[in-house]
Amino acid sequence: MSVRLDRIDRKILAELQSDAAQSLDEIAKKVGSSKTPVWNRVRKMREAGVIRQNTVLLNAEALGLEACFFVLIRTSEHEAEWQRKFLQALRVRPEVLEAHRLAGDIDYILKVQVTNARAYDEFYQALISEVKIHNVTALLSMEEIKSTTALPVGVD
Amino acid sequence: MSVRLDRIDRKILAELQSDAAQSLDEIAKKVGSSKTPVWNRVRKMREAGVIRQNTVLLNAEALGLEACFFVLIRTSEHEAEWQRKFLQALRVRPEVLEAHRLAGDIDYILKVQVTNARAYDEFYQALISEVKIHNVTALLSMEEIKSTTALPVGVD
DNA sequence: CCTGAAAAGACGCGCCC
DNA sequence: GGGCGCGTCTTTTCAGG
Repeated sequence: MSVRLDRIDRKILAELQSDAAQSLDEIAKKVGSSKTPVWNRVRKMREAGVIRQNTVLLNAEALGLEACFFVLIRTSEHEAEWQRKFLQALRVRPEVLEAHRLAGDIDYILKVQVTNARAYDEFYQALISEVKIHNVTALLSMEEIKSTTALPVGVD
Repeated sequence: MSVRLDRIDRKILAELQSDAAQSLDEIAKKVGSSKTPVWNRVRKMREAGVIRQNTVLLNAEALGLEACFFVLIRTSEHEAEWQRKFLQALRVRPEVLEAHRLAGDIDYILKVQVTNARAYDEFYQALISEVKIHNVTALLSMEEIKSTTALPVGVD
């Protein structure tokens, strides 16, 4: 599963991350190659799971999702059954964009995107009614300084 | 800039978010329409900025990016010049995937994706040498429970 | 606003170097 | 490994209902 990626592979990934709609010919020209080799590399990287998904990034405000919260969660429960229920609750809710289990005294962090503070409160009430949570801190984003899905591929 | 999106628009967005590589015909069939109208809707939503970007999601581990940190930052500086430098430093660094200015006693949160803890420490040292920061807490992700770029479009 | 067809173009693949 | 070229499918445009 671990693939060796050379400089050209990484350039291709950088191009795809910045605009996945451009044609193979355009990418080929930019990375200094031509269509066939680029196509073969892309196919291999898809098969190897390096490229996971083609998607589209939407404007949250245009969809009325004006509030973004980071939620820090501490729990006293650490049993398997509790965790299963908790994870399931997160996965099911589309407003939860990210959820990570953490090392340290905070157990989980969530990123939650909703229409407004009221919608967040509804989410919060629903969550704590489903699973027991010891302590919750919500951090409200005032300004998105930076937001990218582009991972550093190690080429400039 | 505020666009009205009907049920079909939202279904199209949901489809594009889940797989932007599928053809117009496929999307048309799934949303119960046909090629041309779907294409016109997509074009309008692109022009209106609802659809911001076509991109590709990569596997961070395949790129050797095995460590993800959330960084909570408190600062005592609140002058324009300090902020300008700070924001610039974040924007320039590709390992910073997200940066938000917050309401409350924590001023900023970052999401930082790096190869390992040492790489995080290098990032951290570089950052605090560039701008004065009062207090930093790094939360290390042990497990990505959920990670999606798909915003809830309000259709199931 | 949708249908249908037709032009322009990109993809995917085999074959050659 | 890279380059060429062709058949096929998709995207894009545009007529007309």
